[in-house]
Amino acid sequence: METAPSPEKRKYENLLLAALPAAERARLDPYLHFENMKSGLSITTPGEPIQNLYFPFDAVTSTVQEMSDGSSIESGLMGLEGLAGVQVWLRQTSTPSKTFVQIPGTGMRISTEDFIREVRDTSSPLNDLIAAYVHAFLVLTSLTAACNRLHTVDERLCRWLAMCYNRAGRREFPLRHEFLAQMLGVHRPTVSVAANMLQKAGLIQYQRGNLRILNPEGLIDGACECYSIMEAQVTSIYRQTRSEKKSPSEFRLRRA
Amino acid sequence: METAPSPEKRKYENLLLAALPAAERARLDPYLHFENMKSGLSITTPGEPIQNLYFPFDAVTSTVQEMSDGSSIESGLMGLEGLAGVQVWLRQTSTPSKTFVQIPGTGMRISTEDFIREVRDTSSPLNDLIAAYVHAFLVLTSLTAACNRLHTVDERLCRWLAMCYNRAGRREFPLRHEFLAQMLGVHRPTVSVAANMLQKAGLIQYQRGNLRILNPEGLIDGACECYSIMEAQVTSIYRQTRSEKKSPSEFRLRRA
DNA sequence: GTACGTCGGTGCGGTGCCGTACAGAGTTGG
DNA sequence: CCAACTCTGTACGGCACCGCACCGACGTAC
Repeated sequence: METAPSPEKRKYENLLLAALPAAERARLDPYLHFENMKSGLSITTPGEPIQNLYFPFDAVTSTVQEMSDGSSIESGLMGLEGLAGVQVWLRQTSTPSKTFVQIPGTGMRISTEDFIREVRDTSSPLNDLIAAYVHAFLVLTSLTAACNRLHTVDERLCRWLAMCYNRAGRREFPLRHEFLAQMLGVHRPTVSVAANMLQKAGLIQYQRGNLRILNPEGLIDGACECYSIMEAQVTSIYRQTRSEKKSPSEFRLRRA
Repeated sequence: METAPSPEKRKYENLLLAALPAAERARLDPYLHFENMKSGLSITTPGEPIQNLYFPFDAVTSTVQEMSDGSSIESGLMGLEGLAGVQVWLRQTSTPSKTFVQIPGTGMRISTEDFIREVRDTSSPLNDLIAAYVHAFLVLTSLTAACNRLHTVDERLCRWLAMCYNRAGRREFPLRHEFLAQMLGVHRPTVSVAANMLQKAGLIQYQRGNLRILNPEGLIDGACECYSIMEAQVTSIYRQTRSEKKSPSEFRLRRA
């Protein structure tokens, strides 16, 4: 199997940025600002203009759909493999979905104006990478649509935790059942039962809002097939560039 | 309310193409081939290269996710408001999802090579429109992810039929319960019960694989809120261009 | 300490859909 | 006109999750 990367190495990497030629990365450097992405930081809000885009390092962001009756559910999540705020790249100033930081961490921020001027409306090689990522995100969202209907809460919980672990690059992060329920589109007690099962099986460990992943492989085993397809799609973006440059595939994928 | 467009007028229109300046539309004309899009025509197949893109007129296409156990579910549908095969625009040669013609009709075909050379890799104004449509399709797919989990089969059936009606531009088209079940991600008998309810309520009429929509407003009333958000997103693409050119908004939207 | 708020575990009746089976109604072909 | 097939309606036990309620464990403030 692959060896897990050291946390220090992972901490300051975004796969899109890492796949850029050094010269282009240097050109964009003045517009990229290192940021501590705190939990709950809003990236897109329905009806409001998108102010910044984010290249996450070890932060994880979620796109959720909220219904008028208060129920909500996640339709996509992204981390180091992507760019939060791709709607700007698609020539939009706002979007009806909500996107925010789910698991706190670090990342690079670029303002909408800088992004449009220096990336979107130029011939930056980053555009090709973003196009591929938008496609991967569309695939991920499509599969989420299927997964939400066809698979059980237990399977989806395993998939979700495994994918978060891959993106956060660490075993422990803050996470409440209430919050998980909103992501999975189920009620809180349903999550409690499912999470408790995983805890008893020795896969995870809970303690008042803090989750610790004990056995990532076990989670993958418990997840539905969607896990493999989603993660394979993401890694395929970076497969072409791997031979050209240093391997950026510290992105973990198991059982693909 | 709005008056329904005459079928003849609707029959040869795709909103993306209609929104183009006349000169650009004329420039692309040699590459666009009128086609009778028959039921089941495959547009994207997992693992295989995408050969053609389609601008539907009154045909409706579906993107579905298929699981290894044989179950399947739709993650997005598109018709006259979009372009089937946008993955090519996103620099992909293939995609893991399956896209095919759901309701037969007409449309314009363009080969992948022609599209890349004459649209994607040029500064055609069509690129801006497609970007906006890709965003709308992403929003639609995201909402489908939520809808599939949070809403009942009855609500989703109403939404689906109403959206198909908007795109097909006619009241009658071939449709079997078996097929609807695959779209909604439920079992066939579940669809039979739900469809029978709508029939008894006088909203639709079934006859051995042929569906006739009797009361579109009734379907919209029975649909979940997702209907309005999805359709509003699509019409918003064409709102900007409406003042500039002739109104292409024969796309029906009610209760938005 | 006591009081309070937050978070997680559990129980239980209700319901929506599953999974499967079967019957009837229409359609096609000899 | 009968046989075979396709499509739709219906029935029923089972299960996953809902919806709600309650309790206990832990953390924090005073």
